Amino acid sequence: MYKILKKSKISRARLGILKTKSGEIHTPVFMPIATRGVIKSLSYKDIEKLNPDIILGNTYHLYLKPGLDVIKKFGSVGNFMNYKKSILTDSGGFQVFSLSKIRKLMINGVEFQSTYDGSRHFFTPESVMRTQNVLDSDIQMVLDVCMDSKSDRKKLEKALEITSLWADKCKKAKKRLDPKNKNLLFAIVQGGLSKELRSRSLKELVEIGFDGYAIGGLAVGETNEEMYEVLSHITKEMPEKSPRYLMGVGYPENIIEAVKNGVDMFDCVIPSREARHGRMYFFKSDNLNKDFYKTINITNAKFANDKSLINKDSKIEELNIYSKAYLHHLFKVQDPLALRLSTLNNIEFYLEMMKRMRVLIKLGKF
RNA sequence: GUGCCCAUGGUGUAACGGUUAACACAGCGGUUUGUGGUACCGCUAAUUCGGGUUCGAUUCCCGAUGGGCACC
Repeated sequence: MYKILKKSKISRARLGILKTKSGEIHTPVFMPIATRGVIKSLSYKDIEKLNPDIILGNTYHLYLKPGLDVIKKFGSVGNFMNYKKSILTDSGGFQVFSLSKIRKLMINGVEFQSTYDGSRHFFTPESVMRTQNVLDSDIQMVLDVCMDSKSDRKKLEKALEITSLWADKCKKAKKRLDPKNKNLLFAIVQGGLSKELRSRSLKELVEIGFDGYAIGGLAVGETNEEMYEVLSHITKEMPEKSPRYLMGVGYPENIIEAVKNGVDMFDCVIPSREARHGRMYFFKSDNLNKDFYKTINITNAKFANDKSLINKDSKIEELNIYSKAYLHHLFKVQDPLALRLSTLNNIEFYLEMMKRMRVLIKLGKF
């Protein structure tokens, strides 16, 4: 299901194709985030224009809203949002960690309060797999315990132990729910900034055996150097033939560094969230060399009279027709169109960046 | 016309006879890594004018100007 087409000779980058029931995913890939079943502000027509191979949904959010009863009526979250290609769903482990002030971690699951209404819920490895089975996502994630990377050793070890235990339970649950293995299951390596714990986590997960391996618990407050250190270490130990997914990362330079370390898949809120706050990404040159991109804050006063196009090189019609001054105005009057245009721009940038990486790997130049 | 009330950043409101006049919104800039459209952090910016009382007035008094209400 994962085929490596080419391995770089000048870095550890790989070019590959991951097949799911819904299509082919060309790696290295960036997966735009549609946490709640929508890439915020974009319709399926917008998504078709951007044409990502795969997008991300989230078990925690979709389970709470709209809830599984609604999704069941549609057969899958893909049907619900009218998106035909691949969807990866995160398990909700990270959300329980990041969103809930009150949570109780137990050996068999985690109790937390909903970020929407404070109601109490209990996630277990089995329940999370049942939920993802209802969502019918092409790639599903195990329930993990995400710790602050600066937690003490004892906490990290405990988190790691539970993560491995739950990964095993998730695999067994998925086997019952999806006996034909229609959808893929990825495990999540934890261990904070400790190379030893990362290695231990990976080893335990590989022994269980998964369709892919994700690196979790990074880019949660540590420096780039600390993150790269862990990344460079753990990617060397990850199974060669399985896809590798660095969760939640990152800025363009983070992704480039990770691809050079052999990571194949990425997701991040940066392009879409920052778009909504007016920061927009643009290429400065047609390669991926140092300083290949720049950002602007379209809400800055200097754009109020800027008649230049939002992005003359964009394939999205609105972006090569509307001016920066107009988009600036849309932000100032808080029109939803502002969010849509800037989101389109940034996701197009990220997808184009990944495409350039794939081309360069193919040419032996990355 | 007479009486009463009001006047503080761009806007709407606080405060007090005594350090640097507070807050919200707007404005300007920044932050954002398994989502923050609603969030977070900075910055700019005001006591209507002229007199008086007082060691000291945005505050108390008088007048001017502007606005509001009531009555004739």
